Amino acid sequence: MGETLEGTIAFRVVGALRDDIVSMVLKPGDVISESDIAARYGVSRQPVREAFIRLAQQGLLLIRPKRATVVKKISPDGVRQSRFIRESIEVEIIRRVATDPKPETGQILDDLIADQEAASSAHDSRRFHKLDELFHRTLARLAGVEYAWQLIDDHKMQLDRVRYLTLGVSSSQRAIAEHKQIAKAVSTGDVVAAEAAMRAHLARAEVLLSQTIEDFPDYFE
Amino acid sequence: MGETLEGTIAFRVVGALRDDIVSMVLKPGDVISESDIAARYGVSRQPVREAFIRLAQQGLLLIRPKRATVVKKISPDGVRQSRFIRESIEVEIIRRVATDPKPETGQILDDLIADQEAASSAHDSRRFHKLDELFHRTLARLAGVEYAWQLIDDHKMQLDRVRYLTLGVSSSQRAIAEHKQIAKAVSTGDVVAAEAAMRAHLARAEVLLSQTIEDFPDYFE
DNA sequence: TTCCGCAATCTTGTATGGTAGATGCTTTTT
DNA sequence: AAAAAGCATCTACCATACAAGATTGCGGAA
Repeated sequence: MGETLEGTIAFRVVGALRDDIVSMVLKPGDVISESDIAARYGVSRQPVREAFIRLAQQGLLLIRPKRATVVKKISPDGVRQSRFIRESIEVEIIRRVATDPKPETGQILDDLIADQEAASSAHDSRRFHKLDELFHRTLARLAGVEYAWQLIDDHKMQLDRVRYLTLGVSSSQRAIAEHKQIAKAVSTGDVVAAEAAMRAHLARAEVLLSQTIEDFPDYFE
Repeated sequence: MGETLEGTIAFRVVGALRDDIVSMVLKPGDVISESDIAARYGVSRQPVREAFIRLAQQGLLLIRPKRATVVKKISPDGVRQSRFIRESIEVEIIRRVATDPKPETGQILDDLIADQEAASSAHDSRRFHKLDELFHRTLARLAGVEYAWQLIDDHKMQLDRVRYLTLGVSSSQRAIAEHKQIAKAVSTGDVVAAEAAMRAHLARAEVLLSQTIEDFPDYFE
C-alpha cells in the first residue's frame, strides 16, 4: 500500500478543483487564490499551492506570479489543436486495430455498443458519456497503446469544458450509429473505411465550437 | 513584464534537474531527496519540492510518499508508445503540409537542411541535434499546430534519454538525406511519398532500443 | 480637473519547523 | 539460533511565518 499519493490532501484538492473547472462551477476567467481555496477546504495553503501547480501544468489554471491565479479561458486555437492531436492518434489507432483485427475484437466492441444503447434508452446521459469514452479507450487498448489514450484524456479536459456548455445538443443515436460503422469496418479489416468512419465521427463535434464561442464569449480568449 | 515564472528558484531547479536527468548525470534509479537537492543548490526544500512535482508529472521522477523520490527508470513500453504518439502526430502534420504546400515551404525547409549540412561538416553534433529538432518543429508550424510539437517535445524527453545512451551511433548523413526526401515530397505535394518518407525517418531509431536495453539493463524497468 | 506618488493590501514565492509513515538495524524474547 | 519487538533515522507531507512583487485607491500637487 501507500505506493501512490492518493491519500494526500493535495491530491484531494486537485480532484475537487478539476471537477469544479471541467463542470464549469469555476468558470473561465474566475480569479482564485491559494488562501481562498485553502480556507474553503479547511486546509493550509501548502497543498493548495501544489494542486495549483499540477492543474497549471494540465492547462486548466494560469498562475500569474505575485498577481493571482485564474481559471484559464478556453483557447479556440488550443481546442482546435487538441482535436488535431486526438484525431492524429485515434486514426493511427484505428488503422492498427483494423489492419490486424483479433477474433474477439468485434464481440468486445459490439458489447460496448449494446451497453450504450441501453444507457441511451434509459436517458442516462452520464453513463452514456462514460461508455462513449470507454469505447475509444478500448480501441486504444486493442492497439496496445492504452497509455496514448491517457494522453488524449488530458487534452480532452479542454474539450469537455466546451462539451459541458453544449449539453443536450449531441445526438446519442447518431453517435451509436457511427460507433457501429467503426466497429463493422474494424472487424472486417477494412482499414480505409475504418479510418474514414473515425474521421467522420470525430469531425461531428467540429460545428459546435463556433456557435459556443458566440454564446459564451467571456469564456474564450 | 514578469508574466511568467521564469525568475523563480523553483523554475531554475526544474531546468537544472531536467537537464541532469536527460543527459544521464542523474541516472535512472538514482535516489534523491528534497533535502539533498536543496543543499546541493543552496536553496530551501520548498522550491525543490515544487520542482519534484513538476518533473514527476512529466514522467521523469517517481515520488514514493514518505519513502523517497527516484529518477524514473525508462519504460521500454513507454518509449514504444511515445514513439507511437510522435509518429501519429508527425504523419498527420506531414500530410497536411504536403496536401496544401505554400510557395515558401520548400525554401524554408531547404535552408534548414543547408544549416544542418554545415553543422554536420563542422562536427557540431549539439547544433546538429538542435537543427534536427527545429526541422520537425518547423513542419508543425507550417501545419498550424506548433502547440502539438510542444506535446511531442514533452514525450521526446523519454526518447532523448535513450538517444543520449547511443551517442555517436546515429548517422547525420543519413538523417540529412531523409530530410531532403521529406522536403522534396512536401514541396511537390506528393502526400503519399511524404508520409512514407516521414515514417521511414522515424522508424530508423527503432532498432536502437533493444540493443540499448541489453547494454544498460539497470536503466530500464 | 488631472496627474503623480505613496502606502495599505492584495497576491504568490520562499524558508523553516513539526508530523507521521516507512525502513532498517539493534535488541530482546522465545 | 531464529524470530519478533523496539527504536533511531530516514523520507515526504503539511502548517505557519516571512519576504517581495503587483495592484489599488487615496491624497496632495500642478
